[in-house]
Amino acid sequence: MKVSKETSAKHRDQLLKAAGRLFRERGFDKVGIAEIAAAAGLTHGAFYTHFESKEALCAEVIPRASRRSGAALESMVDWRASIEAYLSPKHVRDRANGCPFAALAGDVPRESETIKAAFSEALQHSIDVAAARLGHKSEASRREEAIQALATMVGALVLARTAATPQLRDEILRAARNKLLEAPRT
Amino acid sequence: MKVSKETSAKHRDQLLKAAGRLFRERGFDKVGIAEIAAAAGLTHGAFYTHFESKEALCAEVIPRASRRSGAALESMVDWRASIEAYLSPKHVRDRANGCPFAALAGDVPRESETIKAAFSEALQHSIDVAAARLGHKSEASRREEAIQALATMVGALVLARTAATPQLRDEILRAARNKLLEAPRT
DNA sequence: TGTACATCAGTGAACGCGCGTTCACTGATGTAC
DNA sequence: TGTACATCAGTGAACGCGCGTTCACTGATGTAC
Repeated sequence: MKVSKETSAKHRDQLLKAAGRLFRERGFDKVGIAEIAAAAGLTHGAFYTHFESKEALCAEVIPRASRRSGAALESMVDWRASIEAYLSPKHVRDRANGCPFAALAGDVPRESETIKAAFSEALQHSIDVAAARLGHKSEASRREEAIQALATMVGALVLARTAATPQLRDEILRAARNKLLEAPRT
Repeated sequence: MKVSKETSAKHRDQLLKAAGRLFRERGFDKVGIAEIAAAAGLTHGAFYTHFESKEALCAEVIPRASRRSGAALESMVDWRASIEAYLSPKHVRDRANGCPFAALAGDVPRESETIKAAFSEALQHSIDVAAARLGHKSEASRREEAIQALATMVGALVLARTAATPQLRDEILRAARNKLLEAPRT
């Protein structure tokens, strides 16, 4: 049955939120429309009143998840605290609410150009945000350092998630933390 | 019809080879048994005389692809040449024949424990190999440096593959190369 | 070496299943009067 | 403000499709004599 405009808007938001979590946890392909709709308290049919297709949903989920998780890191007091939160066993385990770049980067090249574009834009934005926190040197070298840090963080998190034992997982996280924190920053 | 033992062994090897390429290119889920069999010159039914299931194939593909691509990097004359080959636009494009860690790390945590174990073992082996090339300092610090380099390389390659433009792709690759080559090594 | 037969790698039709998407229908919303 | 009606968010059955897997069958291989 029909539902008020506010309720409908809330449903749309719940679909995006549920998709954001589920896609990060299991990837675009291993999560169905029915499961996303159910997680938002709807049936699969209702999905199509909010999104044209699954692909359209994916393209909307990426910037949203990126903004949210970027904001979480920005809220950290300093650079060191951000690194330590990012490279923590908790973040390794909590893929559903963690960094969308680490969670989805492997899948994105296989998806459509629309999704690739959405992801790239979100990545550009995160690089800018990270660079802004490196308040020193030239613009160009800040950007380069931001990319270097991001690459090491994403690489370490992605590899740590593949580790079959906590020992290997923690060894990877520790190595990356040591690398990123060896030269103190702002 | 039946086929000689050598032919059968060759077919099995062709299945592994085709799966190695296709899985790296598109991931475990987006490649079907029929496609792998066809790439090996067989029909899908023959697949099951060589492997118990798709999962069993995945578990065998990982160490094989890892050994092959590890050997390719080891054959490089020096550390610098390996880094430059790894962080090249060619490697970004050639996912099918490139590093299996960068190609599959994002998928592995979603798969079975068997696959995770196979991947972890291959990763441990590659860390050992990379550490051995760092002929300096203690065993522990060699391992740590190997992990740091691997994390940065995998992270940069994975992110570069998501880039929607060659500009962003090359910027990521360049940043990682600069980081890894700034302190000269063996 | 030659022959008869058991073996078994490979074929292709068929299966059950889950998925993305469509659509006729329902009934609460919200607007026109 | 009250009423009548058009709108449209949500439901659930149904679709077409591709996938992993099974299986009866085929015919070359390779072994026993």
